[in-house]
Amino acid sequence: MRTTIYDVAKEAKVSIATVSKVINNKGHISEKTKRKVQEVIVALNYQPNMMASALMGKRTKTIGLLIPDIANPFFSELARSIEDRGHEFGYNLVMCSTDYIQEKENKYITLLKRKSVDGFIIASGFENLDKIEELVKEDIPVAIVARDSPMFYVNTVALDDFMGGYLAASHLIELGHKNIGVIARDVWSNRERLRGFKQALEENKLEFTPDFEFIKEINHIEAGKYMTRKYLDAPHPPTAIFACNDLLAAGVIQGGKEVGMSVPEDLSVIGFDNTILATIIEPPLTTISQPIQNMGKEVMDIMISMITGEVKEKRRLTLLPSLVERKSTSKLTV
Amino acid sequence: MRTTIYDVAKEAKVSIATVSKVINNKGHISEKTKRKVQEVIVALNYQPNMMASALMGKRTKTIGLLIPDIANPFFSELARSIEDRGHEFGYNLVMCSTDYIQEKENKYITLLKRKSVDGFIIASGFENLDKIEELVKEDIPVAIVARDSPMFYVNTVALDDFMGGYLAASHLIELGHKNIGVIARDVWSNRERLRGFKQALEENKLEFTPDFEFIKEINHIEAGKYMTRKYLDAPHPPTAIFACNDLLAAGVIQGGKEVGMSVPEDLSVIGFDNTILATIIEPPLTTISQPIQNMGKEVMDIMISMITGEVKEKRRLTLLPSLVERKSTSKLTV
DNA sequence: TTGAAAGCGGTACCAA
DNA sequence: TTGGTACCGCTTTCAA
Repeated sequence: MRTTIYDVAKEAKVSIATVSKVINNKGHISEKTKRKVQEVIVALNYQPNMMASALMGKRTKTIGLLIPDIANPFFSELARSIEDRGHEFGYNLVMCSTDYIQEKENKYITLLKRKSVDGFIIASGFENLDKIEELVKEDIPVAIVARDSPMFYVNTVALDDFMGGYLAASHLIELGHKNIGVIARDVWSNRERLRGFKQALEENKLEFTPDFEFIKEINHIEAGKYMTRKYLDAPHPPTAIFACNDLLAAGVIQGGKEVGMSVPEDLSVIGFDNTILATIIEPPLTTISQPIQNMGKEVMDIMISMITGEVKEKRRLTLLPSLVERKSTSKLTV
Repeated sequence: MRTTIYDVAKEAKVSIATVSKVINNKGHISEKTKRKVQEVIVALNYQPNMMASALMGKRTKTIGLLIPDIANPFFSELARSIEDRGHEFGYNLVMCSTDYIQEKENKYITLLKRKSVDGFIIASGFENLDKIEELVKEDIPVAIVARDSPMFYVNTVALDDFMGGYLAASHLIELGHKNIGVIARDVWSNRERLRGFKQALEENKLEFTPDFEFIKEINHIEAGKYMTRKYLDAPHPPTAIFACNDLLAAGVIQGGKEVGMSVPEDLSVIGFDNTILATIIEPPLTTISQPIQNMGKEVMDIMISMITGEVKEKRRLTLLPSLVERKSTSKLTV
């Protein structure tokens, strides 16, 4: 059996109340007993059971992290930065990949509530705001990251996706492209990116002509390939493609290669996220960079301050994307 | 306040003991009361508190996953497959990135023990076997994945790393390479790969000549670049490089490009893992494939059977690697 | 078939 | 400064 507070109390010849006070540094305990108890704790290698204290209303120091897919580099990098910041303050993360499936999202939330997590960090891809609102109402700390939630009463660390899309389009337009394809999954942030994208077109008196539709596939690389082929087969194929994440962009480049087009000579490609993939892809990917490290840190900080009750008002922090020019885009040559 | 078992009992006009029995489907309860209780549970949306039942010795349905770095695609893909299998059986994963740092490993283990996780799945990179042995002695389920542990009494799902290294070398030798560099971090699995590698050389009467040393950097891409430059600057530069993971291989290819060498014409490169990176890198990476999905599934299955007590004897499952030929290696032309 | 009550391992209030 | 004890929400034994 594991050592309990009773063992410590008995060994130190004090009451469990005293031991508890020593552990939590509460109340007034004489230096002498304090030292004695601490010695026994070390000697017995006593580790307080967190389940028990959680039952009494203390924090579990565990946070639920809901993301679409930990195998997607953007999310694994984000998860890592969140984890690191949490670790500094003694928090652990329960990781849940939802695959954009509502049923999974709900299941995980219910389950983690039963496990008394201290709060939820929810990454983009979550379309199911009802469930989140429910958490807020129940006064369970929730923070959203990498997805904006305007008109919604939740702490949020987001990227200015609109600006991201605008940046991407502007870059391409500047290079002379007029017919630009877009590939994206139908989630909130991408709708924003698309809005920004169209805004830039409009400002340049360009029209959004491609035969666009949101992808549904889970496998982004394949989806990128597929859409690329579709675009390239069309009567007026685009000369550039804006892929709403780096994985998709990788698919575009591969798809282009398969039909003998080289990037960027025949087709310019711009991605989104600036994950490790962007540096590995050939040609190195021009992409819109999200400040992943920062987003992770900020959202964890918000989470912690919600848990400790330091901050009561809700807030929305919007970080700005930036263009990272590499080699996958070039001037349109006709 | 959350609904508790007392609320349900009161509402259903029965005792909490009865409610508990209904929930857990234990004891003998009349159909009538059972139905009544179930109705109330639904009506009140009652969710049993797992902390409380964990205190009484029930499982927490939570497993600690210790990996070097979730941002490394190999580990994030592995984590994902473990998570998926766990999810099928209602388990959650607490994710801990250790960065190969012992201090972190120990800290996480202690912390997760306090949180009463049902078991630990530990991925390669863990050199600290003492701590694991401790867990085994305390009868806490532990399983090791992606790292062998011969002579060690732990359930393991491993890859035959020796064979992996052998396969890599054999492939290169077959292509005519005689002077082959190796890049690896000093962890158990890599030592095995190196052993297999040397074995193949020996069988072909070749000597291991390069000025090899283990890398220490955390950033694998940079490490790959650095070692590549070092190899290429040597008096007798190798004509091929075996990188012990795909990330490293990406660095090798980049490093080669930087000094104007093209892959595979001037330098053949073979990786290890076969992560998503291998398909994205240009040229597509020839690599030794680990059956990641399978490893994840198998290790979770072992974990679950340990938890449920179905399997008492320890076992070691070794999966076999295979060569995936893509475009980063070619015949030596001199 | 049902329920009273004794824990599980802590926390916190109140008395001593 | 210390300790007794009620309680957190659930499981389980034993009697009724």
